[in-house]
Amino acid sequence: MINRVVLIGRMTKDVELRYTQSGTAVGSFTLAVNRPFKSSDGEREADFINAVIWRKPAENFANFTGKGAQVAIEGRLQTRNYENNQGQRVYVTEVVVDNFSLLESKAEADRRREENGTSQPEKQSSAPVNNGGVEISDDDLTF
Amino acid sequence: MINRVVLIGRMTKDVELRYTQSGTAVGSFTLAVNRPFKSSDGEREADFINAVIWRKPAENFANFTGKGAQVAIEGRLQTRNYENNQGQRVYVTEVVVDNFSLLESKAEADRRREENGTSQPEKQSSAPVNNGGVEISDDDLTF
Amino acid sequence: MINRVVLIGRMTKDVELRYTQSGTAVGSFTLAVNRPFKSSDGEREADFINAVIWRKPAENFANFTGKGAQVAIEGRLQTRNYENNQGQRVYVTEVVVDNFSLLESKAEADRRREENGTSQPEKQSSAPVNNGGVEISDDDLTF
Amino acid sequence: MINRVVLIGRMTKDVELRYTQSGTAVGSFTLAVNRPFKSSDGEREADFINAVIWRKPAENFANFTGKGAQVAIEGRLQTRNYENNQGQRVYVTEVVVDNFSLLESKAEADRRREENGTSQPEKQSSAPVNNGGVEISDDDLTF
DNA sequence: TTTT
DNA sequence: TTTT
Repeated sequence: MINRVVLIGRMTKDVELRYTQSGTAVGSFTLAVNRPFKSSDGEREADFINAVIWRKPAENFANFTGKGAQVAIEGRLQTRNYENNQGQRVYVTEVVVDNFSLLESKAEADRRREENGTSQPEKQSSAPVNNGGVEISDDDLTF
Repeated sequence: MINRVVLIGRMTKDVELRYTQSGTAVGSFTLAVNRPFKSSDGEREADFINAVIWRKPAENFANFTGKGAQVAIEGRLQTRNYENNQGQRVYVTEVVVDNFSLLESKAEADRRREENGTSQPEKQSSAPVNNGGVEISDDDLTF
Repeated sequence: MINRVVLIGRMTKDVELRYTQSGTAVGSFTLAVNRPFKSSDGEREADFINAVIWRKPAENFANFTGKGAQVAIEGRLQTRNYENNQGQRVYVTEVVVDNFSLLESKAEADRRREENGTSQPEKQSSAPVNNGGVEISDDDLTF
Repeated sequence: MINRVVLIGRMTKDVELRYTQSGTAVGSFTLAVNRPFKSSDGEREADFINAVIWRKPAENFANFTGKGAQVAIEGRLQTRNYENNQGQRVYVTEVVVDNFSLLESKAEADRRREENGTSQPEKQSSAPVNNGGVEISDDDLTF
């Protein structure tokens, strides 16, 4: 079956890089993809697409991109679900990345933000990613 | 920004066709997209991608496809969120379809299922689509 | 860099399956992709896209599809050029396939054509593919 | 039928902007798309994809991009053929662009090249595009 | 729960 | 809360 996604957008944060018990790297991030059209009112004007990337490419990606940087990603759409704290089933649709292209380095993005005096240098967040409280198992190694 | 999705899969149900107050047609459906690889254990082997289609194409699509039929769709990824009954924010990622290709007609799919004696003829469900209890407004007319 | 193509079309012929000196399988074929719009006059209404597929998938593809069958292919665009008999440079753009989906088996396509009484059963062509008279070398193994 | 291409690459030249008899703008250009892998020897490491863009977007595209600039394009593959001066049929495969994203402005690309002292400022070429000596007619208005 |  |  054909299942293909191509996106260009900006990283909403640095990549959250984690490791499965068996040591496999997995990165999670969200891409803000601006819509081509202006919304009449105070409508949202970007889509926020979640993505994951596995293994060595995850580490490269995490090292060379970061918050605000423009990137292109390619992959397939994946759905999964888990039970949250309130015992409710949460459905997730995300891109499993199998190719990416850095259109701006982490350094460039940082420099650009600095010049614009827009925001303070982002310190690496230590907050855990919300993945539904489930340990990452190698069974999730779907790519 | 580039935002493109191409999928081939099977309709999990008939299209849910509805109309905004101003009379614009909008169809919702879910595509089961089989994964290329076998899962080790009892893992899921398909992704279930939600999609919407607007206006005249929505009516054509609803008329000529249906549960079990194989289709190809093309579009862009869109995210939105709403508050559910328990006051919790629900995040949705779906494909806004701008092109489709019927790889099997509704009739063919029905005939195939009949021959396989697999399931009883599907009566059109009258159950409302769960869209978070929100009326569809023309502001949602994003394509 | 991102370089991605997704096509659905029909095989104009059976796959031409060949082998490099070192025994690597390579299949060539052309897909007729119908255009969505009707042309005013006697204009062409399909695009004829050349494609190649390598190794084991080439053999599978050759075995399970054939002239007239509907297929979906995914891959990247590649350009190359060679000198023809008249000493002129010929430029070729083709898809290097890395994923495909059979939407109709060879048997189904044959049966459909038989029922339509459209054309005589196709005997496997033994005509060489025109690839500019150049031996296929392993250097062409670009995927 | 599905027919979709997404590419990121660099403009090999400025856009060649021309007009049909009836005044429709059409731009032609070639994108150099770098391959992800290194070739063993002196092999080519980029694909050179031809593309056309029509009407108002053609004029915007021509104005805001230029030689060396990085761009993303989206569209469909089209094939056509014409007879050249020596009476030989020439086959062309190109992308008909229906969406693009400028990843670098013409000014940025120029500045970058200047800083690198790589090449002299490019004067707008007045050389005709080789389209087989055929006048562009509105019948070519396929998008 | 967000990027420029 | 799913298709073949």
